[in-house]
Amino acid sequence: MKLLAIDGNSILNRAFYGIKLLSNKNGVFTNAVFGFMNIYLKNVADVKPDAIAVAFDLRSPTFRHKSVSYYKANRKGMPPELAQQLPLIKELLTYMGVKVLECEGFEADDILGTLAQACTDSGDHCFVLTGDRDSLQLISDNVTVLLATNKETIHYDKARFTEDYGFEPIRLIDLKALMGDSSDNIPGVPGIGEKTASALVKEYGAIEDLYEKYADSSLTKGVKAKLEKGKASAEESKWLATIVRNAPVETSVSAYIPAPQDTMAISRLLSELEMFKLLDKLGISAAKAVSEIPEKEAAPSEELSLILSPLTSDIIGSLSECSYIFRNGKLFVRSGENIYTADSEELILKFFDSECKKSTDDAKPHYRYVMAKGGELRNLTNDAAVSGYLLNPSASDYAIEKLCAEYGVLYYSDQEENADIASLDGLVKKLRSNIEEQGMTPLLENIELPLTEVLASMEDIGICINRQGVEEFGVSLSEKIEETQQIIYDYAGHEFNISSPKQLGTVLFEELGLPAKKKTKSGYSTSAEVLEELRNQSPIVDNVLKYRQYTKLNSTYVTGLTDKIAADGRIHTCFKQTETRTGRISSTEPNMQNIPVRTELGSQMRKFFTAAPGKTLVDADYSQIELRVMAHLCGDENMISAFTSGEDFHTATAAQVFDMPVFMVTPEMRSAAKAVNFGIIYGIGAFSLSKDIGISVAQAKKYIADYLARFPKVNSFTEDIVNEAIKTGCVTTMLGRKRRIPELSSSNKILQAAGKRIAMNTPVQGTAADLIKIAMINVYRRLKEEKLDAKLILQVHDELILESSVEDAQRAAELLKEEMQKVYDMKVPLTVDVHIGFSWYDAKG
DNA sequence: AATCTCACG
DNA sequence: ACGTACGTGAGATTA
Repeated sequence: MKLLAIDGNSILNRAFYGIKLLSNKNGVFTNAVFGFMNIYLKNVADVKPDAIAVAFDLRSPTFRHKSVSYYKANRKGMPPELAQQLPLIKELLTYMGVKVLECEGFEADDILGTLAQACTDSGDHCFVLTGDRDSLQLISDNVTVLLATNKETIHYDKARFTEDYGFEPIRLIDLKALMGDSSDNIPGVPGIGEKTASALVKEYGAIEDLYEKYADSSLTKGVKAKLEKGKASAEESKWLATIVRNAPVETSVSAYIPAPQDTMAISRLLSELEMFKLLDKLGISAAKAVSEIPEKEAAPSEELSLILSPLTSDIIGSLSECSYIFRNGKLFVRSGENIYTADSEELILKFFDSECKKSTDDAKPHYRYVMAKGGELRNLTNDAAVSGYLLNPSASDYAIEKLCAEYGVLYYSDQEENADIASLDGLVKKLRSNIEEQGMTPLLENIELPLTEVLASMEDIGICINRQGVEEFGVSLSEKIEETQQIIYDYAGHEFNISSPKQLGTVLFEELGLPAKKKTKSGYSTSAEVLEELRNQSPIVDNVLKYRQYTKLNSTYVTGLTDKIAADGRIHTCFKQTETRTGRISSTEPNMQNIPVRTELGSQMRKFFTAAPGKTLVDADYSQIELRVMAHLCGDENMISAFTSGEDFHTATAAQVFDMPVFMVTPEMRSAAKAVNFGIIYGIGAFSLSKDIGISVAQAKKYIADYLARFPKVNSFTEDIVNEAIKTGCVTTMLGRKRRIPELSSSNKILQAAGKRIAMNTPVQGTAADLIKIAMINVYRRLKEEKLDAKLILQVHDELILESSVEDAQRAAELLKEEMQKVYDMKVPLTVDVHIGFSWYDAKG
């Protein structure tokens, strides 16, 4: 039989440190469980064992050599994020019918040693799954060690081991006896390192044999002396390094044949942990758990019998409230126990345009539908995805089934294809009450819900693109790419794939011997930041940078954008309303929010985005909206006066920080102040600031200190935000948008620091996002009301773009600027620059 | 699927 | 001893 014996602690550890911290909505961390199960499932599929055992440490401080490890483990401590996952994985394994082994006074590897020995004795085969190389000593003809590394699982059998180490697996303990292991507090022989130890083991085998013969051997005096002196330590070390093989556990392999799994319990646990992917992998439906558990609360409605019938005009006329779903041209409307269906366009449009108050799961495509048909969607009162997003902007998606699981709403999976519509009603009620509880009802009703229609309209209209112009630009780029590539090959002396960071790294840092500065996980970094510093060292560098710029423009923008031109010759991006954690909108397929502008060559792209013939673009952007939000939120008088002085803001802050009149501020001082201003918004660090403006870290520290001294309320505001965030686990924008920050409750300092920066940045970025959303809604309404021939078509975070008739452009520009500036009463003015032009390039000013 | 790089605010 | 500013999306390479 095949036994898979797993070192639970070791694998859980690997999983924990290999995967970034994940948590469910209650802040229960799940990354180690997730990673453990991935490794587990992969190896079970690989090995196909008949029996499985998972061993965990259960240390006792009184026990002999275990006390060493106990001390070590306790001193370093298991971070609480990991410790809290230990019982979870044990619980999960138990539900899966897998034996969990713990043994007072023994570590997991001792249990594995015992099982491995048992297999050897009984003629079974044991696969030991662990992340700990120490266990390699267990390898024998009957024992294979599956060593889990960060990337892969290495199958170590006897042959592989001897090939790697040059001696028998059991001699690993002698190796450790000599070289020691600081992480396990094994002293070894002082002065003997890995090289010498390995040579000695290869030559003499066990240390007992070594000590018998070493005196007469050809070893150097020094080594002999060290061995002499360290004999006792070597013996003690060997004992410490030896894995116990007689722990008091069941040794009959058949006892570890898995029991039937408890599907219900698994799905309940994993749903609670929000590990739906894993449930899927285990072939268990997430819905099952939820629909069958909350018996008490949901008992009355548990048996839902719905009546299906066709939707009619009369019914539409009679409905005052309903929930509906609209997919693939099919409409399902639920009211009470009735589900009405319709697929005729006429009826569907009539329904959308009716007085009935409607809740749905994702309204934007529905707006797109009615807009395409010249209809209207009226009286939308809730959207499950948008509500779910407000309650937790960090979730990965907002499908009805998932939301039901997350908010403990009965999901009627027994209704099969009607499960979503059957469950939606209960879900939106629950979401609504949670939103109310969190004080986010105005945010939902006044901002997010009305915004959906605006976004749909923007997508629907799209922006005109000059295909021929883009294609010609592409041709000229291809020529430049060809040229640059040839030059690079000449410098390198051979051809290679310049786009491959790996090959480029080899050429630059090995063949050409340029100094490698930074490393990434898998090799040298070849990022622009690194290359920039190597510019004067070899002309190849400059060409690589050029090559990167050309290929980026060509593939992402020329090819990427032409592929997305619709039949009407326009680009219809998708604006996502439930994607970012800060409340911003994002844009995809294509992303219209990262069209080049910062370089001369790149900005040429914007010449191809135009108004339709006979129309024009109107472009307005907020000036430093995030800094103004910061000034408003913290109320710092000096910062406010830097905005109201009429002076350029960065110059004004430079004058304040360097304590001199404005006319004495040099360009260098201004750009330093600008960098600090940005840093303030991101949650500043001296290291990054120093890198950003090329000064020493000490100098950067001083800049920051001076800045904060000059703007004391900026300082206290960020401190308060962080403290509040630590206390509540959550930050809030001016309009009540919330974001939880689980990083703050991490014990990992790096993650904590990241959490603090998130806490400082999110209220600022998020408030700016709130403001421009309000402006968009108001602009959309007013353009309609005043019957201007102008429509919103793009949003780029702090910038709005209209396509307008030439006649109305001036009025549209004024309206746009006015609405953006008066969007909210702030302690500093919100200034907007507006320009009119045929292309985006021209309209940007 | 993950990683690297780079485009934007 | 680490890793180093916030928020996104996309394309190419590699495993």
